[in-house]
Amino acid sequence: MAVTLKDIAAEAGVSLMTVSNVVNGKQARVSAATRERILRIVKDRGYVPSASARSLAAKSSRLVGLLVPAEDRTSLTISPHTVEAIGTLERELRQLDYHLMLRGIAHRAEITEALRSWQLDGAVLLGFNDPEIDRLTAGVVGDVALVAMDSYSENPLALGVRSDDFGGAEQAVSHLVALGHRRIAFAGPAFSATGVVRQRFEGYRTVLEANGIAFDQSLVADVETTHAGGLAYGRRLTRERPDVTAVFTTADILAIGLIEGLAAEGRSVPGDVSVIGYDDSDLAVYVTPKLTTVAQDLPDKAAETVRLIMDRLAGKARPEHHTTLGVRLIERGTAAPPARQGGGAAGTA
Amino acid sequence: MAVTLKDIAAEAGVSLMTVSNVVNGKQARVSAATRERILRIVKDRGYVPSASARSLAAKSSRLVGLLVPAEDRTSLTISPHTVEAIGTLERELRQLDYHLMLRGIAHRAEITEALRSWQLDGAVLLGFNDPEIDRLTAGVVGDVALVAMDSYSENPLALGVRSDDFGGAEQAVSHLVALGHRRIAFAGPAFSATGVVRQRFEGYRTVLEANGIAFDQSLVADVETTHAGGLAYGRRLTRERPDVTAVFTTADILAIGLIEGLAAEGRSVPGDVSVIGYDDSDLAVYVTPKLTTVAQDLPDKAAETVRLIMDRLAGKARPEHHTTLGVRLIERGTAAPPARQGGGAAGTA
DNA sequence: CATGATAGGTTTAGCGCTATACCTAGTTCG
DNA sequence: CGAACTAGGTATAGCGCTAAACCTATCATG
Repeated sequence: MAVTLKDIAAEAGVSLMTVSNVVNGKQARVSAATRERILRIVKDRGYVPSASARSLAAKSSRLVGLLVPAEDRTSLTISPHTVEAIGTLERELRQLDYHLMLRGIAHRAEITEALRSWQLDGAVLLGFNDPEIDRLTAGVVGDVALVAMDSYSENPLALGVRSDDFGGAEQAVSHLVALGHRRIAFAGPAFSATGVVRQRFEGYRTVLEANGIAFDQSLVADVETTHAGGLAYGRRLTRERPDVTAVFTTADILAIGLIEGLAAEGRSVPGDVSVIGYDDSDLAVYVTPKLTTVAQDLPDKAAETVRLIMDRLAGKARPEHHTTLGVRLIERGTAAPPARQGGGAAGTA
Repeated sequence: MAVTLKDIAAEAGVSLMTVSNVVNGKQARVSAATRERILRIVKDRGYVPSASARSLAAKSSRLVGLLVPAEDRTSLTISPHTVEAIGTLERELRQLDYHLMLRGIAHRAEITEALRSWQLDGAVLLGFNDPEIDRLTAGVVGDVALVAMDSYSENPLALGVRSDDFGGAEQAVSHLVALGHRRIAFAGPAFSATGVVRQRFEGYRTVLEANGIAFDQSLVADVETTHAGGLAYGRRLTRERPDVTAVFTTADILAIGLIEGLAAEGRSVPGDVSVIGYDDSDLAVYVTPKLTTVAQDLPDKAAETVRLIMDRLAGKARPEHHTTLGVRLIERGTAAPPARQGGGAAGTA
């Protein structure tokens, strides 16, 4: 068996608790000399505390769950661009000597089971939509720090970190309007009363109305967040609404599919139609022309998530249980003034 | 506090151990009636066993580490296409009631620390190169099941799952040769004596020689596995070796950059140059023309990884400590016969 | 001088679970 | 008819750690 606290205590000629205190850096009553001696032995013998024993004896497991949606028979659904967030999450936690447990959640019961079984100190909900979050967190009790990423749930049990989806849409659509576009479509997956896509839609609508452009429901398309979805939409749009000169989409991959669909119908981007994506994924710079898109700072989001968890664990109450992070439009090559008319207003001078 | 074994035992009027045996499904001496009764109560009270108490008392933690390279200050380096493997890994483990702990490894010592601290039953090394694996596993003792993905390390301590990199290269390059190409370049990151890229290189060379094409060292390029790397290489290749009619690359992203680099120099794919990628990432179908590439079955690889771990934990010795999975060429749009001649006549010398 | 206050520890009592040894009444068998 | 098995349990002793209460010299203070 591995070396334990007891071994160290015996070798140092002190009690167990003294070693425990030293190892855990408690500024308790231990003389500098004793501390030094113990630390030496700990290092020499390669002592590593047992996390399970710690979790059992103390309250804290120093473990945070990363809970993502999963089906029973299929694997986790992690969107590629959240990988960056996961990496940052892990690093931030590791630096605080916390650790990440990756767990797919297929059924409601699994979430409480995971929390209880491993005595998780905290959990991050990644990729669930709002109704799910409310349903899942309903049974959660105790003092676990729950943070939902990209949630607009108002369940006070779950803290939230999100980026400014409304503002992102505002920036994108304002840019299109400033370029002179008037017939601007919105393409994204069906949205519920709340949630990320809804926010972006509201941002879109708000900008239109602020600029005196009548909102046209027929310009709002329910498009799946996939390349294929965008492609099909591109063809459909060309046939059904050739008057549209710009499309604001809720995902880069959708935008890229859309561009291909438009191209298949003989329409070029941004010559005939301007397209703006969302997420600034790696993809955005691989296509030609490079995609104009809305970027969020994923590492920052992950760091804020960790901060929220730690504050909650430390008992620091935050006034708001949601944090909203800024977002910015990255102008690249897929948004330009409309072809025919300059649109009256500014344009790009 | 949550309900414990003791609570269940009290309510059922039996001893602790009887409940423990029932909960763990031991076919020990418990009457059917008692078993039923206990199971009822367990369900009613929503009892969830404490994983930490279990790990402490038993040998097994039912925890598997997913160890990935990390820098001190930057986040994990998870290549986007391995996300699919991670998802499958998690699901397979979850179905066996094992769980996944995600852990970045920046220093050698962290690996043993992680294993010891959490008493991991197993660990998957993802994204390390062979020398690293040998170095990292050097200090590992005990009966942990260590599986390295995509490793050609011969360290018997670490089991390995990999795909047939040599064969994948063979298929790709044979395809190019069959199309009539004679001047075929190899583009990939610098490789060590062992490892994935080395295997692909050997496959490339073997096919050339088998077809009477002299191996030309100047056709082997050290190119970083990035879009930018491929792009720069595309320009360089056009200027330095315009006679090359086909390139076999070790990554889709590199291939896509390469295609863009060639385009920038006025050369089209596959008209002027054929390009084959590797990995069949999502990207491959987003570009136009769609990328011809080599695909591996990631879910299968993950499942095999779990199988290796479980066999090792069950004490089942496998004859070989490496498993090699099949791979197949996906013919799409970037490989075609060379423009001028199919013949053996060297173009511009 | 009694009276604290401090520094520098130690002792005790678990956390929730499992392995192992042990017990007891009924059955089988030579 | 007593030994040897069973089936169906129970009792005990930890796993490695921590929280909390407790001890004991030593020093300063009014």
